[in-house]
Amino acid sequence: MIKKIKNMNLRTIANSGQCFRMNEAYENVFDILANDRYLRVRVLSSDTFDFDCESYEFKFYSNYFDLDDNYSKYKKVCKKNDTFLKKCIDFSSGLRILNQDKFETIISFIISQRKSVKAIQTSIERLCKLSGKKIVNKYGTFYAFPSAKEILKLNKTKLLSCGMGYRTDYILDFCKDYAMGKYDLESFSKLSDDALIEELLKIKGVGIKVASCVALFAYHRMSICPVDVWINRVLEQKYNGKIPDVYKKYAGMIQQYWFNYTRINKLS
DNA sequence: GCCCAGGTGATTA
DNA sequence: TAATCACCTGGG
Repeated sequence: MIKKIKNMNLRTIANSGQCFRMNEAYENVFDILANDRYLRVRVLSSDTFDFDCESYEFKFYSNYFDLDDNYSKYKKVCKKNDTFLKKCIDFSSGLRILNQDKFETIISFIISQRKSVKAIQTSIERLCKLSGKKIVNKYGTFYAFPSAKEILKLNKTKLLSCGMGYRTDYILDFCKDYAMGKYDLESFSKLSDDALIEELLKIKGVGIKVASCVALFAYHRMSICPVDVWINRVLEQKYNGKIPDVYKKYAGMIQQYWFNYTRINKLS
């Protein structure tokens, strides 16, 4: 089905480091794995997309791509004299914050610590191939992100073969607890930002950076700003070490603009 | 072959 | 509370 959508650039989103299973199969054609679904999207023009799915499925993707939100409001937050942020926003036109699956996001970002984006993708793909449900369609063979129970069916040696290294025990512990019902991830949606972070930090292997990523990318807390080495450099070199007050309301979104720009262009 | 990667938990003072 | 350190392993 053909859809007109403003402010959405799939290539920018796929490379933004917020998700790890969105792949440009060939120019302007994307394979998108989310939850237990596969979607093929063709980009026909900057604001026209062909989603290969039925309208009842599109409801899911409308939420996934956050289509009800108008992203021009985030760009307007930029201070007039902040030429650096303006440059980042212009560079990252079409960047959106996805609404990703909570379990998948937690596992993915536990894996992400001290890994490059490329290495994270490799590791997650191996995990999906080993334990996720097989999805076969006219575009190829793909693998859904596994459930906790599916991950637990793997022995430790197999999990280690996904290249997770010391994170393997974190994953196993979390999956065991989650499968036993220790964490009601849906109910966390009701919590305040601070309480949500506090709950996420109880998971072993989840520190403040990963908790912030989960809060932003799976709970859509737009004011939570994950601070990593890149953002630290930005804050120190451009903003005297702290986030300007006017940016705090949408700090998560602003952070994505900074991150997306600096990771590719370095600081300049 | 070397160095670092979108960090975290444990230990120490 | 803050500083220091080890940690698996794949990419550049």
